[in-house]
Amino acid sequence: MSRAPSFDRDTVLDRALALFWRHGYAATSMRDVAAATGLGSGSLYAAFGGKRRLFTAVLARYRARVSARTLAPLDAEDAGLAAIEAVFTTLARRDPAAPAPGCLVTNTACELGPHDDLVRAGLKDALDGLAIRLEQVLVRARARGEVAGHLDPADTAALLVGLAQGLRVLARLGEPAERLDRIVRAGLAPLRPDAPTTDPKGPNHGRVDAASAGADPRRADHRR
Amino acid sequence: MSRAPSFDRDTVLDRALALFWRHGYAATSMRDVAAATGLGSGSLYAAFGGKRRLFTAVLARYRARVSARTLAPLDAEDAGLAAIEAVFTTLARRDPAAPAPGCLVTNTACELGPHDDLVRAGLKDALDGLAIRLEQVLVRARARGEVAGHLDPADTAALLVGLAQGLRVLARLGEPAERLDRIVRAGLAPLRPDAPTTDPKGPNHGRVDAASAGADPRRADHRR
DNA sequence: GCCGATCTTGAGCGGCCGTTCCAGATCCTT
DNA sequence: AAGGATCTGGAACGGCCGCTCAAGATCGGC
Repeated sequence: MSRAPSFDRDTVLDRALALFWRHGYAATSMRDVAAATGLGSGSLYAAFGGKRRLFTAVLARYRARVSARTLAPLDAEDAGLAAIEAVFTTLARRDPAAPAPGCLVTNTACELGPHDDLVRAGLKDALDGLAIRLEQVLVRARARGEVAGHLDPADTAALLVGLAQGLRVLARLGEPAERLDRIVRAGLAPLRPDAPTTDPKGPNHGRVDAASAGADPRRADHRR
Repeated sequence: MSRAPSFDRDTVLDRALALFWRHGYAATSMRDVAAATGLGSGSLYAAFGGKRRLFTAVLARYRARVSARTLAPLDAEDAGLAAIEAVFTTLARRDPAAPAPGCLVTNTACELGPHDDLVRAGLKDALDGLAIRLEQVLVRARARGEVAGHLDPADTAALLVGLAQGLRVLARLGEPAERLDRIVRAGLAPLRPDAPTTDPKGPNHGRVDAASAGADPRRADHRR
């Protein structure tokens, strides 16, 4: 019986996602969404039930598609430190296919975090999920000797989640990729078991030149 | 000649700051500001020239007051690692006097970063200023042996700026202070010159036990 | 005590907001 | 072919938006 909808639901969500990603929740109007999707407002409201409901659907799609792809390396069966490095390198480089720099989860956390309990729960869930996946990878990587044994995987995972959010904020500001890359390198360096070498050239297992490690710092060079 | 304004400009800015901090730029209306300050819209526009101009003034005041107070420990003449720890501990604890969790700079970066060149320049300036101050403190702390000598101060400062932004995002989500404290501890631990010891007991100047630094990782304990 | 400059108040402008509603189009069932 | 359920497009609703403006209030200078 009756008429079938003429639009593809996921396509509509993707178009709406691009708008919310670019402009945020408050600055995106339902008219903008209607114009971008070609839908009349009647269809839009019938299908998604209003702006807030539409936004939660968009957020879920973002997590299921965009975030999932970025974080995919963590799900490989043998994922280790290299997977973490891959994820953070992706976080640092701007995706030219993305409709805007930054991350919808991060943006939404800042815009709606204190105001929308349901949305906040979804965001926390996303972050907790990332933390758990990172922790699992860290446990495995540590067992393999890729990651320093003195690090607590849960604490380190929490730290990396925080760093990821920070990178997204800086990306949103348009910071150049090289700067973000430097941050990623500096942030991941302490994970390596041979971390405190004075010269990061060869991965020569953890042996440290005690003389150069302790002191000799007099250069206050202000490079760049 | 003529009548003097009957309101205190900084008081108005503080009231407006509370609103923008809580709700963001787009979700705060000039009527909200007028109601919160008791000013008529005419006075508001005469004094500040419109919503965007008011917001830039609010942002400047935030930097001059709120940020400045938080980051004050970095400006002490002998500021070292302890100052950095103090700042990040403040960043992790929610200020009960603040009108909302999180940070106006971070929120604004996410909301307006890609859309407002002038605002973005101010935000970048704030972040660059923080990076420079951190770098100076790191140089000094490293010279004193408080900070590991193998760390590049500029890279480490950039990392800490990123971490600070991440902490602000998580704070905006209402993450409990203990969780943020854990992140701060995990993030600052690698700065210490005796960082990669397997047992962080005594601060014994940078000398590293080469045997325990390299390997021995087999525990995959899953505490917490 | 009056003038003129500035400030204050609040009504009002055009416009966009989220949302609703309904007449017409479309499709399945019989 | 007819009926009925659903979808579609867009007009329309009440309300809030940023902002302006005119009329009255308040001041210093004379």
